[in-house]
Amino acid sequence: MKLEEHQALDAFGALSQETRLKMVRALVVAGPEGLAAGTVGEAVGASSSSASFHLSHLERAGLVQSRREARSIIYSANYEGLSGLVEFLMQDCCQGRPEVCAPAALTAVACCTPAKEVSHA
Amino acid sequence: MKLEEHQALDAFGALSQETRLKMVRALVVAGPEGLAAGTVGEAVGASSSSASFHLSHLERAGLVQSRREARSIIYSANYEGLSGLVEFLMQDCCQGRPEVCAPAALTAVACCTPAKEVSHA
DNA sequence: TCCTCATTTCAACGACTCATGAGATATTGA
DNA sequence: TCAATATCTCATGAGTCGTTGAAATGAGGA
Repeated sequence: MKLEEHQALDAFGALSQETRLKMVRALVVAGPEGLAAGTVGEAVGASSSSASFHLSHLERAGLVQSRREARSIIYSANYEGLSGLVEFLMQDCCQGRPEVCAPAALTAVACCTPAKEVSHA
Repeated sequence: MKLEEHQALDAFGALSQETRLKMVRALVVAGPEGLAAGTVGEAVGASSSSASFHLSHLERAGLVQSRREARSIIYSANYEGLSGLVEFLMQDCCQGRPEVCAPAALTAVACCTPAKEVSHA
């Protein structure tokens, strides 16, 4: 997913807040099944209304997504949005200068070693 | 360079503002020689005091660096800081989930193809 | 030294962000 | 329908952010 500049700005803004960064982390770790809003709030030490506020913020920014499941709203990481942000950062920064991407590429290879075939948009 | 959480928060905050994101872009394109503060300001359409404000912000966040050269202050991209941020994002997001890193890795490979030997910290 | 250029610093103002707590809404089960 | 649970919405207030223009600082040249 290629991000527009304003989407990247929103995403950076969303990640620039401690509670929200922790929420994203918790949701990435939780995987596609995700976590109920209340569980995310507990995990990061936020009140229910604060959790709701930050989760909506993250959803607007395209970093998480939600679905209703019985009484709960389940939030999960939006991997497309997250990888789109990484790509935005690298493409933006790579323009003629591989100094940024090269170390990042090594990190990517190191942590995603089980080479998975992915079609590149 | 491995970023602490608070450093990543600062960096995301710095990039979540249109003027500053454009400044980083301009400086990355400009390369290691960098650009004078006034030139950066012109490039992004900011007044001199606004440019100074945002450039200091970026420098505090570790995304750019400055040096004096005659009458001008020359700003340049801090490639270490930028790649550190990409790595933070990927390591944070990769925890057990390569969905984020895999597409990003392809981007990195695609744009940094002239394989450069880099020692990985 | 005096003048000019380049940049930073400062104060003031409006706009936005975040936490809080009360109340509203939606879903389920009895 | 009523009660309980889970979440969201809203208003308030404190604090932070970004812009502006004026004044201060620092470097180089006459």
